[in-house]
Amino acid sequence: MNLFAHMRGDVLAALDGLVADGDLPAGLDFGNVTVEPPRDPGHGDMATNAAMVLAKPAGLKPRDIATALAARLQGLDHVAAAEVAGPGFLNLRLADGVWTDTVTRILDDEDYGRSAMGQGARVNVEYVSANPTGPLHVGHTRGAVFGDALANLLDYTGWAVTREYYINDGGAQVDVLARSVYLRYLEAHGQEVAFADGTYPGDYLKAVGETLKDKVGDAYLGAGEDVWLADVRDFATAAMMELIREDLAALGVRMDNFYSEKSLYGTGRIEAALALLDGKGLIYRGTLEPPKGKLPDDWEAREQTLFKSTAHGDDVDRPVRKSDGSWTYFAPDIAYHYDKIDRGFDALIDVFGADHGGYVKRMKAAVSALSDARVPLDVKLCQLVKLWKNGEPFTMSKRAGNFVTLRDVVDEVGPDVTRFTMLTRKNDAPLDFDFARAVEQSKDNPVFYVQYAHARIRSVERKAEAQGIVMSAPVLSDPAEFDVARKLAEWPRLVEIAARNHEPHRVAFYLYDLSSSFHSLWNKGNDDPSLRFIQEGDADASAGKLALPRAVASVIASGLGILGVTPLEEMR
RNA sequence: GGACCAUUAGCUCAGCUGGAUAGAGCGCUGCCCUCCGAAGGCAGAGGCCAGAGGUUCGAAUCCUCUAUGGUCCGCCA
Repeated sequence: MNLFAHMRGDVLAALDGLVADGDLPAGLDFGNVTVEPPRDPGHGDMATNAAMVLAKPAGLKPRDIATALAARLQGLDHVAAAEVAGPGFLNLRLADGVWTDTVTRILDDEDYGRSAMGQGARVNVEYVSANPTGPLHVGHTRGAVFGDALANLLDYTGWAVTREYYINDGGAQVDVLARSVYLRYLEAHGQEVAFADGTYPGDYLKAVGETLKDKVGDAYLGAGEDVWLADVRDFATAAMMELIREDLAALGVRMDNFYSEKSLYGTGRIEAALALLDGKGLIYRGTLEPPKGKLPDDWEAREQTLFKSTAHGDDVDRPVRKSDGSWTYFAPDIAYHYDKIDRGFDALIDVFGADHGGYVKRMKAAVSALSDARVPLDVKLCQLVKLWKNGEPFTMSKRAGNFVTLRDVVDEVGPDVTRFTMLTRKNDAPLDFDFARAVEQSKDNPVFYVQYAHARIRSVERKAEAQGIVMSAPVLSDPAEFDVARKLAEWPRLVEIAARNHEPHRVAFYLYDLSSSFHSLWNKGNDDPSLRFIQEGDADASAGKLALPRAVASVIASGLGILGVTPLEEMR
């Protein structure tokens, strides 16, 4: 139950009452009326802008509306005060019992914060989708963490979520992979090999070459590509996907579905998707204008088969067939998204890396065209991750084969720290990931700070248990205790905002805030022993004090659950 | 030449479908442990929200232009 949504209902009911009594004209649109926490807590617990947004359409002064509204709201049991302020804000202070009840509700309902907002609608979240040519690197890691947390968040808010990975196993890069593995295969047979430009020299293919040798013996030695390429491609792709699954597992990411690009070829599905677009008059033969500015050296105008993506918001039309008649990468991608639509998803989300920014508009155009604008596609771009260690930047170079992998990061700091840290920035901002900072035990490190709060609470609970104290209904009295309870009351609202905007980082920041409130209360206990959760020699008083920290731990655990992070029982 | 993203305190960043005196951490200055874990907490200093116009009761937030930085830009995926 979202306390703010509840109060908004009260406000709307009061407005209806004003209309019924003729204090407000009928037919007003209340859609813009909000109930929010005021920026300054001194203004109260909640504030509504109702009087200001209605003043103009009602032809009345904001303060007059606010005053009339205040009179009605003051009659409610759970409203302690309603004051008109500023240009026409109505500040509401809630009765103490509201906050106590909030704590009670959290204790009674471990799903406190869960929302039915999604109404069971089906959403497909596609993320990672790295080429099956090697282990995942840090860039993929961010996408994996983001996509997974977003999927969790949507699940938490009532969506039916499918987590999906699109395997790019249909293009030229898997041929390159196959040739690279073939070289390792030759190497396994004792031959000297040289890795030319355009092959993958990474060590991770050595084992694959060995395994290939074990499987086929010397059958491919001295043979041409026509003999081995197709088989080695399948073999190598399967091996890479196995590697990638293990990488994802190390990070705690589990996909519901792996969807193969190759499965689209030779089945008529690409043709079907493009035929659908053709039927809408969106496919044509044509020649694109050369790009403005500096031209590629080998530019020459060629006729291609184009998708009229400009009809759905793109800047230029996009080729779906190369000049030699084969598909571009875009064509199977269109078919893939058509397949998602066909599977009945109500909404699609793609999580891409920053280097795919130029791809967003055409993908949205395709989905819009294919679904007649019925199915929304949101594309979330994760900006680059910059790694730091000992004050020096780490560099990545996939070509050289010495890039920093997901495993490097997870092995260094663990999956929990990796996940939380990567969610301490919004997806469209670049992220500095400092290995030293990530494992530092100080409030400078948000992971630690939140975990510390949880561990402190668990420490208290262990102590209470040892003393035979059993938690009872919450007893709140000090302002610092109410501050924490207010923060807890914001959780359901925060979750809905984060989910609506597809921004899981908001959860991480909220947990930091909540932890801050908690640490603050804890420290007040240093000066004022009556605020400690365990009251020495007074089991009854302790019992009533233990409810609040339990509620905090519960919400922290829920939030960390969304982020995919395990709450700690104690700090080492 | 174009597209997308960013620009908020000395540094790193939050900021809710537009709300009141713009927040946090680090750093800086001072405080708080005979006390459930001080791995914390409290207080102070520090801002033309890149700039200029516009929209309106009201703009860090929406629109336009400019500047700076990042990512990308036919037959690569």
